[in-house]
Amino acid sequence: MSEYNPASIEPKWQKFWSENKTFKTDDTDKSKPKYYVLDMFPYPSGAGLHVGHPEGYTATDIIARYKRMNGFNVLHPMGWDAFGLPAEQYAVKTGTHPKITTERNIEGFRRQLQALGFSYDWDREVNTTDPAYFKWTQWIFLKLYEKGLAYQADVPVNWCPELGTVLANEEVIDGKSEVGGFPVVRKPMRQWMLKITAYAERLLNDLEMLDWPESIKEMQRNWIGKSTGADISFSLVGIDNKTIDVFTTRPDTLFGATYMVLSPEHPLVEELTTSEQKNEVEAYIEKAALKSDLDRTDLNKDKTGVFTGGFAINPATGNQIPVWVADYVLMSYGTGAIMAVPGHDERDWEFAKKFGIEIVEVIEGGDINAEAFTGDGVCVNSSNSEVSLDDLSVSDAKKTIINWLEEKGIGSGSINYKLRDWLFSRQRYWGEPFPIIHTEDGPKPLPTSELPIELPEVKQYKPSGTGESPLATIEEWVQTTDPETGKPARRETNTMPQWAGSCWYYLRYIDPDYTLGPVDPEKEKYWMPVDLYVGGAEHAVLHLLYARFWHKVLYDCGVVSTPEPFMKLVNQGMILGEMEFTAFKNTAGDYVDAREIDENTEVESVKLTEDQVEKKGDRFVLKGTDTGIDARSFKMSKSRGNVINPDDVVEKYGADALRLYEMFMGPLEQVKPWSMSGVEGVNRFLKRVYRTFIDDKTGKLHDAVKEAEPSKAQLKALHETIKKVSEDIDGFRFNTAISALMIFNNEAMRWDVRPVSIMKDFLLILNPFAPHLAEELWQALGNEQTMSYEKWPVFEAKYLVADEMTYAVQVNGKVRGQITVSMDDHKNKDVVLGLAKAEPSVRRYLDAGTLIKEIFVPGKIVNLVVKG
RNA sequence: GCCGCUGUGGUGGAAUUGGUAGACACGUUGGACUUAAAAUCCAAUGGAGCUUAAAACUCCGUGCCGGUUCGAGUCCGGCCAGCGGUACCA
Repeated sequence: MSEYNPASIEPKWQKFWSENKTFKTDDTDKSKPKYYVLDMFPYPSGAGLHVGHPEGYTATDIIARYKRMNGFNVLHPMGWDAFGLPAEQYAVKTGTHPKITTERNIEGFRRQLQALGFSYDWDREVNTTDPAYFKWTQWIFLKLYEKGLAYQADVPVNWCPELGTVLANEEVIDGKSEVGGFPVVRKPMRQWMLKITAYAERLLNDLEMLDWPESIKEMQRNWIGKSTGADISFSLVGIDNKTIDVFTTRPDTLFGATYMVLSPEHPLVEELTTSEQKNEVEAYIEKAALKSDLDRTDLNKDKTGVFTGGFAINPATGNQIPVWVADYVLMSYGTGAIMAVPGHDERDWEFAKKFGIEIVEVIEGGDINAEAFTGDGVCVNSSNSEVSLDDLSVSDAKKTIINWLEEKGIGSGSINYKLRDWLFSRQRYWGEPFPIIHTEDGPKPLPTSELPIELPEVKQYKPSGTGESPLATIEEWVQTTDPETGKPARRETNTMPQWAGSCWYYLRYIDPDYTLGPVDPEKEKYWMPVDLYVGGAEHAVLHLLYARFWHKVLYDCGVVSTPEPFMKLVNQGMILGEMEFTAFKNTAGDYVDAREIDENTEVESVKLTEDQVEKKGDRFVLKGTDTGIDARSFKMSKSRGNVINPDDVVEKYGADALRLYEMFMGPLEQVKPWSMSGVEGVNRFLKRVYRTFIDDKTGKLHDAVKEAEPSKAQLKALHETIKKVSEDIDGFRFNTAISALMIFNNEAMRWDVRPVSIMKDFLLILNPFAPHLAEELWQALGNEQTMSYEKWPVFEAKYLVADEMTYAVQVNGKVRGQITVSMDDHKNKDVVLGLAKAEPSVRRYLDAGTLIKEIFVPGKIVNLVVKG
């Protein structure tokens, strides 16, 4: 008795691949075309791998193995994004050095990944916390600094008292920290910034050359947020040498600007405020400063503001217009001041209504008494002695008014971006130190010969609490000397954010031991750009935008040869937990329909098993009742207790089954719920494949598998499968590729003779999906070498040709019968229609009415239109 | 609110350019093997109707309403629901 036993097969082949360095990438052979297939490297957490990781990793592994067999030189590496908050928080709690935690976690991750049989070149492993790695992260920072793209600024930052650190905008969700969900407040601090805004236009334009999902490109476009309009200067009443400068996308509505608004932080507020208004304005500003970002952008969009008492002059109308302070204008966008056109801007309209400010119509087409009109129309009430916009369309009016503004020297066409500069420092221990010292003359970059700047040992990892990092408490590290002048200096105590290391790791894989720069320029030219990059959609904007930014900077420095790093991007969809059924009981203990529950209803949730429920119409109900229940799957989380551990799956069903199931679940990009019985399903398939080759009574090769001339039907089955699997891998449709493999095996199992030539090709196309089993059976067929570099079978159309084909025959668009036509006649209209009309099941419909039209699509269908 | 994606059996999902909806799996039911179970194998399985039963047949069916077409899951218009992103960006 010998059954399919992944527990013995899989470690055997993992050992073989590792000992023989089967997947070591050869850099010297540049005759082959290259293919660089990259995974988003993981943060090695203490919790280990979850089933979401192997989803993308299996997809790329299939591609990597497929490309190798198709003659490509494949670069398929793996590494660790190992700086980050969790290790540091653990250190704060336990005193364990993050380095130790990180090493332990990496060990775990590596073991888990290797147990899944991924064909990584493990000799290229990188680790962002390795000084030999972050030396070059620091080196790249110096490049940024050199180019004037890194600067210090006092910026209101997201200060999280609980974490004792500052967070990036992206790490703040709904006014709370992404990690831990702690409250975040605004606090001005001296910070390192990266001038990503200088690259806004290129980051936007170059999206067009990328083969990325349109949705991701759109998200990046929205994030960059380009808008076209004009800058306009408004002179002030009683203050001669200053103006309020605004950015507007609607210069065409200038005649309708009836007031202005300054953000509470705007530098001109103080000067404009009259003594009568002083108390009120100061109180308002103080209140606004205390508000967190959450409060300021709260769902509650009720406008607040106060009049400064000051006036500006609308350059178009010459009217004096009041200047207000309101927190609906943000200091961080544009100039921090706006011209308000209540007739044609919803926010201004709302504000003007509330405070009784004049609303003027300057674009025809709406009812400005009822609401702001933001649509297209024709200008009205828009002329003075020098310029008239009346009767012009919005777009013509924009051009005309900008010309006028430029002539007068009080404005010009202008472009603005939502994208802000990147807040690049963190007050943490576990990150890359900045290669910067502070001297009497200000911040100064250290020479590259000093790199890497390593982290000192500290006694405690707690943030200093003042907002400075724990590094600030290590006097002997902070105190240093300027290597150039020998004068005393202080080290920068901030560290870089986790994004830094992940911004360029794909370059380091190309030559992880290179000592003369981040990457060997020769090898870079061969391997870049990354041909395929697979990862989660959660990195749609930030990681991918930051990495693109760094890459462009390196491109400008001549370090890399391509303007974009990642040519094709695929996002895998999240894997949810198993479907859960939940019923609800009210306080009296009676079941209530799920549809009747809103957030005010007090209910108790009751978990149900699958056999306690049934489907009624389009909803699920308690079996035998009419009580609707909730049926859905949830994101896996510890608290919900629905996390699937890949180790358990491997132990029970094997790595090949896990790989296969993750790919069989559905389209890669889609969100899909986990189902353990689905794993059993693919496991059964693998067992059947095993039995197709191996006689389970003897454990030897099955008698049916032998050298023999394949039949026509066998060749057809094989080549159909080769075609389908090849096309589906190319199109990332792994689920349907697996289905084709199943169909083939179901058929092959029934053959009394399974010719070796046929079965070999089947193993070759199975290999990318279930490599352990494929190698095992390949060996059982008498092969001694790994199959990883065998040539991928070529599909030949000649084997697919059938002798006859079946046409569906429709009457009035409904299928009423089928006819079989020989291949010789299948395009012969008379023959096909004759057979169709003679078919008894069709005949009846013809007899019942009059045939008025015959539709014949060769190779597809027959449709007869009958009337009466 | 705005932008994007997705709605197909009891479940996950298939279905080239519009051409036999439900491939492949899961689950369920029945059967075979077995002392029994597991494993394995075979068969049935969208819903409703008709029929003693079977075969055959009929009607309905891809979120909803309408349209184009000989023919629509697929194309067009209008909705609804779920998910993701974003949110006073001037």
